[in-house]
Amino acid sequence: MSTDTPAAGPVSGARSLPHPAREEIRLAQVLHALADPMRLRIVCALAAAEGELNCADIELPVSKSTCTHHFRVLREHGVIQQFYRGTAKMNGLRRADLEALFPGLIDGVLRAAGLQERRLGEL
Amino acid sequence: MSTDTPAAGPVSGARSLPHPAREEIRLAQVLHALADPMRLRIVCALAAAEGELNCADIELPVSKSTCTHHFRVLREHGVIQQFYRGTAKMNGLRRADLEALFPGLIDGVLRAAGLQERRLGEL
DNA sequence: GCCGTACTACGATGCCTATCGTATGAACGT
DNA sequence: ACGTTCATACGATAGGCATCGTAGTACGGC
Repeated sequence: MSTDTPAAGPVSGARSLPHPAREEIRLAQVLHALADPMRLRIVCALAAAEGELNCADIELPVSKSTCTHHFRVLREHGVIQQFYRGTAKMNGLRRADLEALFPGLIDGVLRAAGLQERRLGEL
Repeated sequence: MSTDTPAAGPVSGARSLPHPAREEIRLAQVLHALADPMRLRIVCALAAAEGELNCADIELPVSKSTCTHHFRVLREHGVIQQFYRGTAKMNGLRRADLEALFPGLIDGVLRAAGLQERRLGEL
């Protein structure tokens, strides 16, 4: 069901996006990737979507270039996977990989983010 | 039994160290504080010690000034508490506060750090 | 009162990063 | 084939940060 072939298959044919392999992912880098309100928002949105999201589906109060930058940071640090589908770039959390490496971590962060958002009204 | 009075009582009398109140602690800042190998090591050591540790009790491959810097970042972001005892400065994890704000987060990070350390031989 | 110890403060440096605007490339629909 | 839409790349900028060395300050012991 085409769940994910992140590092292997160039889905659309031309543009390829480098992803770190599972063993390459480092805790400090994941935490660093998550330690930005904008990126935390992206990750929460992806988690809530439970699937793939278009880049433009996530509204952020920053410019497009900055948005691209944040998505790239998340991808290069192993938090999300990206692939092209036509002109759109789809994004998805790398839940399986993260769960295998750091069980419970992502859920903890997501829950913490939800709690704080409910507590403060914003992230 | 003098467990902790972090924000209130200057224990030793003269030097006071500013700590954020529990409500001031922000998830992104905590993650940022943890997103550094050196600081991650500090936090792991404090968690293992289950109590207070002298600054010098944690061996780090950096200079003393840098060490001070990392401890300050951890304190100002609400991850640890510090107070003076004589000439020594004691450090402790703010487990209760962090657990109240982000239940399970710290344990998840600590476990992830342990797993990665076991996997790679280092942090 | 003096000295040693422990940590801090300050200044410097070089790197990383979050942000932007503009120009470019890739795919889709007509 | 052409234009539109989506995202990228590149260059620039400003701020933050990890690191260091040196000088200074607070506390405890002699």
